[in-house]
Amino acid sequence: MHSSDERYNTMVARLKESNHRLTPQRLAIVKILAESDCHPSVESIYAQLRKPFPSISQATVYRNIILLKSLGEVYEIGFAGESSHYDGRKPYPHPHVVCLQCGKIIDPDLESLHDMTKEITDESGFEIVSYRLDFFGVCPECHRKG
Amino acid sequence: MHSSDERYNTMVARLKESNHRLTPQRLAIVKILAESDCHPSVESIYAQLRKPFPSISQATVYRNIILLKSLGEVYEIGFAGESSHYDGRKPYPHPHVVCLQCGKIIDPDLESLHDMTKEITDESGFEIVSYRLDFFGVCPECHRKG
DNA sequence: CTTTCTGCAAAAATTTTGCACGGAC
DNA sequence: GTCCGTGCAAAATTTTTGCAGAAAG
Repeated sequence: MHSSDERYNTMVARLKESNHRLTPQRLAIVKILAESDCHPSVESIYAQLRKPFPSISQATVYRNIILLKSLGEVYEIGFAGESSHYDGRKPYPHPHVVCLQCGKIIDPDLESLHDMTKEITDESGFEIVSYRLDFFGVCPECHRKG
Repeated sequence: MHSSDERYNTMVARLKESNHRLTPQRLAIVKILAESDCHPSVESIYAQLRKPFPSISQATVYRNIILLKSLGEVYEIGFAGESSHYDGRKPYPHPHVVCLQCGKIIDPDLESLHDMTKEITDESGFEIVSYRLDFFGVCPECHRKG
């Protein structure tokens, strides 16, 4: 079973157990969020759904994103100057590496993250509960091309 | 001389050398950005300016933020679900530690950041040009109270 | 004086809300 | 059959733009 299937099933189960109905539109939104590794925006989810659901409205997408976010099943990522993106595959804080040319986003493993959190706690005295870490650059493929 | 004065002077100099006029409204916006250590939003800058400039418009604030950003003198920080905040004191990427209760933001020194960038480069093959790193938690003062 | 900047208001763009109908259960 | 969810349209936000007059240089 692919991890996207697992995520889809988990999200559907969470909707069921919280007594939310499994409408075709809702399931389609869940599917996109479970499968997409590019952290789609509301706009892009809406665009993808217009073919299978010609009469779907953006409001439905917004409402379902808000619902899934409140269930802890999607994670919102706001970038400066553009609408938020949403991660349905890893709905919790994690680092990203974003290619500025092709928009590709990868999720790296970072050994040093734990040490860094400790360093912050020691230096600032804060009790850290969450974080946001994104690197921006040029991926090997784009770098080769130009 | 305080660092906020230095920042103010630097920004004013940059405006001059790029042949932009030093209007009272513009200088007031620069002053707020140079002095504020809480990374204000357009909304909050506008609110602060309504007393000294009762007829100022939000458009003026937006336009000046865009201008200063294009000159590299302010740094935009977008948070999920709210308008962008702007940092005029360190107009380049740097880590933040944000208190979720009182909203305080501090700028920590992070030894391990350089190592982490190297780890990312090694693992992903990306050429990293920028980053975003924020920690969220509870500051010592709020922790004591609550 | 010239040209840029501002304030106002309208326009875009984005997100939320109210309501009646349709469909999940 | 009961409600929840959807679509539509209007409303509320947020940000941008056009234009005429004010003011910096």
